[in-house]
Amino acid sequence: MRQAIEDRIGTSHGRSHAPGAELGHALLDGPAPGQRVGGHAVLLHEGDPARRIMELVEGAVMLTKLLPDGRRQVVELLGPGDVFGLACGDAYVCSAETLTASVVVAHERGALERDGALAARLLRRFESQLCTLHAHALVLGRMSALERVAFFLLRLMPEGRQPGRGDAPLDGSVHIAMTRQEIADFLGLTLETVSRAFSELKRRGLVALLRADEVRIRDRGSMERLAGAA
Amino acid sequence: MRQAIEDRIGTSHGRSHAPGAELGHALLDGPAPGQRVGGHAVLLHEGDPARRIMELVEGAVMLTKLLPDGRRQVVELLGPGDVFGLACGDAYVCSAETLTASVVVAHERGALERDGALAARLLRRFESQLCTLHAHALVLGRMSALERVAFFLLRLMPEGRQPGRGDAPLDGSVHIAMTRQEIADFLGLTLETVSRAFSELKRRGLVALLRADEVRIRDRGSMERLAGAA
DNA sequence: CGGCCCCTTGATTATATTCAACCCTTGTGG
DNA sequence: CCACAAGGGTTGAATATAATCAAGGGGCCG
Repeated sequence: MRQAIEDRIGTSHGRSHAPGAELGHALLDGPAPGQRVGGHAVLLHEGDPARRIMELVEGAVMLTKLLPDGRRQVVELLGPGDVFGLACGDAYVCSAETLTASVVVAHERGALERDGALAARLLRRFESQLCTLHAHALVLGRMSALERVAFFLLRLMPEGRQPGRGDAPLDGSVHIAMTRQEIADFLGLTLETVSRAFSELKRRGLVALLRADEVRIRDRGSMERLAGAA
Repeated sequence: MRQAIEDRIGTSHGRSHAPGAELGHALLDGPAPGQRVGGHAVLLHEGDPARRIMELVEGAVMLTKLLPDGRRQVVELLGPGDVFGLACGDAYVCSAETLTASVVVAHERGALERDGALAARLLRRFESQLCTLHAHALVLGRMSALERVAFFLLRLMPEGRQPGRGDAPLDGSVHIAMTRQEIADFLGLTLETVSRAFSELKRRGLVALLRADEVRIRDRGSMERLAGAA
């Protein structure tokens, strides 16, 4: 299963790396300021020795953790500016996988001591990511399935969303770059429950499902009430 | 409800603050390097303007978030060295309440720019707290009630626990400074379910319940298997 | 056109919640 | 010193919610 994902790395964006090489190694070798990678590429493996810390410049990445029996949790969804590749001790605590084509920069961990500007930037970003995780703990611990999915959709399309951006196709719809299974792993549900929640939100007229991966929020107020906007 | 908690502040440790004053104000005024506070004292309120950032020197603190309808989630349990009082924008994202008598230092947020050593310390600590939150997301999203409680108990009594410390009464037992409701709010369960899980762990011989708030782990291996030790 | 992957929906079952009663400990006041 | 009240904890029975098991329906690519 681990191999199956890695197989996709070299091919998913058209350029081939050394066969069998992990993307982590490719990044390790390149001194490039920003490494471009395709979608569905595994960047890090939970448990691997943690030599570097990563900044996402562009794109979307998910961080995942596994239980020994295979249950998976997507612990964080990252966007531009977010940081990953954290370690407690000397191993990565999460796997990292791109959702869409992305640009990533990697820093040697030692650079944190020397580069004050980098450290300051990471500090600010860590604070922001901690806040997001706090909110997510509330979602996972205390919200119903419908509430979780509403929360997820609002998160994809923040309030002050300017129309006409590249990822927003004209109207107010969003492309969801995750499968139902990935959404379920993010929200602590099963894929069937996520699917039912989408249908229920549609039935209630809160969202429109243009396609399975194209959603439009019809009634933001009700969605926010569901998601418990504080 | 908010008042009910604050009522306890002035009295819980014998010394009285100014009547009606919040502990946050007491901390604000004192230039003391370490402010001593009693147990069950509210240090911060979610939503209040975030002027300072706090370090826990000694004791135990829990961070909580509320939904509009009153559902509560304990998002983090803090020990010595941990940092709290985070903000996204200009408001605290969590309330903070002591579980036991504690010592806290508060820093003006501006100090982060000036004090490089402080920033470096917080950066390291943020990384550690992010890792803990990642692990907790896995617990909240993917573990059964029994597994969650096992995880909680292991967390209270880490592996390399040296005997004879102040908080370990001779044998390998731990005092739990939280009610069943607080544990439930931490694990995303109800207090009844937590109680049943304790009973089940006892029935299986994995733990001994000396008292409701005094637990001893009898079979660490089985507990770790339950909690999915990676 | 066919196969594959993902998504949706239905029926059944498992798990945790809710509602309710009772118990134990602790602290207080007669 | 005992009785009692209050707060937390435990346990049982009924219920709700999401998981599981199972079948069928697109859309997309070869």
